[in-house]
Amino acid sequence: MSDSPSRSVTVPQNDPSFDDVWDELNYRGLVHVSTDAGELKTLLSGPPITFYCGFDPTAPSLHLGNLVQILVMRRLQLAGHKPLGLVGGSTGLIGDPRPTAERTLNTKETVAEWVGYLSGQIERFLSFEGDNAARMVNNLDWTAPLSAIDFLRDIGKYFRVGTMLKKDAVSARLNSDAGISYTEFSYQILQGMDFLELYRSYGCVLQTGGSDQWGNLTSGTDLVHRAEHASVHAIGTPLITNSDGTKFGKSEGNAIWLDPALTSPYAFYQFWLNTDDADVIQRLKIFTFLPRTELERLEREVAESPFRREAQRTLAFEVTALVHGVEATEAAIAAAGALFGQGDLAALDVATLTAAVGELPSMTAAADTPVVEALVSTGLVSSLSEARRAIAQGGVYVNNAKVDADTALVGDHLLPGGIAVLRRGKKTLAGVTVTK
RNA sequence: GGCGAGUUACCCAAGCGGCCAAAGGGAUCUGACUGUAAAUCAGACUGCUCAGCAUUCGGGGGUUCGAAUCCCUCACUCGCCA
Repeated sequence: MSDSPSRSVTVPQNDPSFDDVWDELNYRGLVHVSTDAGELKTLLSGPPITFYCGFDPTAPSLHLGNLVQILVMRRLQLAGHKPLGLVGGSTGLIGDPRPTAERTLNTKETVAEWVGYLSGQIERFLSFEGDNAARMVNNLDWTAPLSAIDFLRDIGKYFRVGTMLKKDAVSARLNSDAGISYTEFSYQILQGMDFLELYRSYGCVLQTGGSDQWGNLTSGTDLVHRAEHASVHAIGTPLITNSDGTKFGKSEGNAIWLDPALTSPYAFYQFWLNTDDADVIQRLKIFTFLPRTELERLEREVAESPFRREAQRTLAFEVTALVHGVEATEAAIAAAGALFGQGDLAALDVATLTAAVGELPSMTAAADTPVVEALVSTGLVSSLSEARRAIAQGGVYVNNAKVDADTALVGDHLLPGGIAVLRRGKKTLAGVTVTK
């Protein structure tokens, strides 16, 4: 059971020890490519500018990759600049070219629904008050009214096919078996149009985004340059990778979502807590607002006392609290303390236990349900065979007691409240509530 | 258009009539050790009514007691020559 004292998340603020936000972004490793660095530094250390970052609705929720972008926006806003949060109501209908294969188009209704979800998520991280209040925009608002003829005459004229073909996203697909549809080929024009539109309507002069979007970012700066003879900028953040070469932001193959209904605060917290020593400082720089002095202190901690995992605990707390709030984070920590390990689950009171299990994937089942079936139903394993195998290998526990026969039933040993806590391996948990 | 090579489990890759549910490596999962880390070592890794059975080796058809392995055909990929 956790008795960790209530603490507060670090208030989002930029570190005043940096000359300006540009230096801080660089210190945090958030600038991978950009337009002219000197000009950007001048621009960002001067009077407030308006900038934007776009998010395409390709799923019902944003994920950790998007969180990087949101936090860059927040840092820029904290430096006094005005954010435009763009959701791709139209670009989401087209889909930017992935290197492997053509995207499956989602229906207009689905995309519109997702636009709503994403907007809500982005809004939570920005301030909509004060002189540099953020504003949400949807590119469907200016593309929907545009006729195909106007599009080709007014926008298409500025684009050279040769340039478009040279973009990595396009050439990769042209060189692949998949080829590319005219639809996806046109994507960069749509995104370029956004920048032009926002430049004209709001004086927006900077777009931020992932470096994998660099081709699309420059397509916007080029268009504004041609159409308005104005110089505007772009910053591409690095692709975040794990030091062991695996993809960042996945847990057992599943994306980590910001929506608590898709990734529970418990799972979210656990994801960060399990960060490799080699990666944890980089993650703290990118995903938290801890000042440089604190980051340097934690770096020494990792080097000198890695077993204390202070950097991981700090990272997990900070990011979970930022996304899900301090209360949910405390609950996730308490749940981990209650469920994780050595403690006697039977000693917990029903309220704590119920709350802890609530953080886990869970199900209700009859008392005579075989444990192997419950393992499958809760998603801890993907087949009965795998469940039996896991038991044979000694990797399955019910209420922290090892299951030694695949004939075991969930009702064999219940905790107060008719609860059984299933565990696979060291840290994959699920709850089962037995129906009376 | 002609000739040749190839398509094997999540990925790479052996196999070339029975001993093949299919070598090896990677990824992944479990166990040990640990710090809910990494590295290392061990085991597992198609499914099921699990000491047995069913279904897999690009698709379809055939030969055979028996095929991933032989034949026909279709599709796709890759070389070389037009």
